[in-house]
Amino acid sequence: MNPFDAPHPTNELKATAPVCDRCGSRVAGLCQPLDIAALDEISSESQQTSMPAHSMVFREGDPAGKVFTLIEGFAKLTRLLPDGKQQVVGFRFAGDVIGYTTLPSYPFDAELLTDSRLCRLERGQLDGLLRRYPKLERRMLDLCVQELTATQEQLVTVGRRSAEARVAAFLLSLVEASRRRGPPRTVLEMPMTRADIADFLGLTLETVSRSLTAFRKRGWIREPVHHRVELINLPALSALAEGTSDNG
Amino acid sequence: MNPFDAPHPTNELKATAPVCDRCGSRVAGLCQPLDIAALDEISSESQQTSMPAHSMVFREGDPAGKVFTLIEGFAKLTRLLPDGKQQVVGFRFAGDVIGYTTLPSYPFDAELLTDSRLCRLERGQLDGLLRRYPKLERRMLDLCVQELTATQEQLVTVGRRSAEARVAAFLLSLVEASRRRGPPRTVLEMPMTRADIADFLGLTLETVSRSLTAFRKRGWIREPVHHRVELINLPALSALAEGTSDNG
DNA sequence: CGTGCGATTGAGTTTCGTCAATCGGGGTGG
DNA sequence: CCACCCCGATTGACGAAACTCAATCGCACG
Repeated sequence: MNPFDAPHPTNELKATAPVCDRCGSRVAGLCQPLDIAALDEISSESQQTSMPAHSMVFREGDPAGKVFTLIEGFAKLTRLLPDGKQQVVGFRFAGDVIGYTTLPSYPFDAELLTDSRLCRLERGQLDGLLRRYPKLERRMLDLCVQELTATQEQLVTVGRRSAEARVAAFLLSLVEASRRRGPPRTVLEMPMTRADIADFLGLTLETVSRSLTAFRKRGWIREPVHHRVELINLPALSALAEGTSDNG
Repeated sequence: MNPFDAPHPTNELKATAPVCDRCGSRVAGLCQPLDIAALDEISSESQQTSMPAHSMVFREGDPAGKVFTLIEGFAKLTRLLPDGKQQVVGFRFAGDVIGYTTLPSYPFDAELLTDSRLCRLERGQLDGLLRRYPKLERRMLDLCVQELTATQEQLVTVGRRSAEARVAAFLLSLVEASRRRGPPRTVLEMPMTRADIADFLGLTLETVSRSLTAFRKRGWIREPVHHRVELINLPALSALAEGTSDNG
């Protein structure tokens, strides 16, 4: 299977989204613009591995010698502050590329939130591929721009929104990430802890907990089981996320 | 003059930093990895323009048809929130590229803070150059990764630091930006208003003002004239920026 | 000299962080 | 199989940091 694309799709996914004809994967991954020869080359040079929840894919400061694609599972990317607190700079989902940078070392930790499958490619081999397949370099640039835009979006969320608005925006971003991976669902995987969410949103875990409790009491969300959330009233959450505290 | 690089350096700058032998510009710009032929091509396809302070280089949502390099001056990049507030996603300085994106439209406003000189290149022409000069595409990717890393840094600042720590971090980022443009100075241009700084840091303008006043009273900074700041006690500012509120 | 905008300063309020106690569920060991 | 334990989540009380509203200052510009 070609390693640089998204999780193995179920049959109904195949029917509803454009797939890479080589490996049946979704377009979110890296190999979407490549031809058969390039796919073969990537396949032969990369390795697939499974890793358990809570393992570190790499750490901030490690030499950036490998590039990963998350085939299945969830990951968080974090930076450590001098005082020991952490800032989550992003979450990653099946199909996302992790750890590609032009810097000599990774600028953040990557930790798995769930048991996951990953594909691993040597940075040197990727650079070779980039030289041989210009479309792939263009693809990397596209992914980088997307990520930059998303991070700027997150800056707006953290900088200008009230606590509840941030939590609402986070829930909506889960919907968006889920949509990238398949047909829209209202019940979503949410494998991150309250502390993870808080570190992502620039809040404390208590404030996140209170916000989610408030949403639950208003009937906007349900949490049928641990690490799973059902969004019942999307319009209300959207309205709250748009406004800064009182309204929209 | 080659358009895609930094401001015309004074003689002492030429002596202290690597320059593009074609146009005497600094490495911060785009053309650093290019050969003579490519430089000629870029020069012939781009135009230099001057624009007054407070003019909009482009607006969020405009079709992203042009790419700019700030030759001289200062700019802010902002996103508008639904409720009318703005978030400054970054400031740009002489030598920086503005407005390159693979998206169909610009994801933010770009407004000049001072009278500025810009070089303008059609997006289509840049894409052609990217195809003909692979090194240039690699350079774009490098710039994008740098910007992404800086934005993540900013996310940490906004998400986890106290008001004074954010303002201190902002002042230090001005030092860093100045260093990119020439030899280190302690008196820096700071053409942004308190409101601009506040919108960058996720604070109110009053809080920014109070923080700067506090720094002034402690003798850490001076503001000899409007829009200029002298950093007297860099270690103190650094220590404050590192810690989250009380210490380090 | 007057006007206007940006900056400063003050007073009161709100939101969110802090500290602390308790809950609850899943896993483990007796 | 059951009880205990541990970790994550919840809830409450309190305090502090930053926001809001408002008045004033001061410099640049007309």
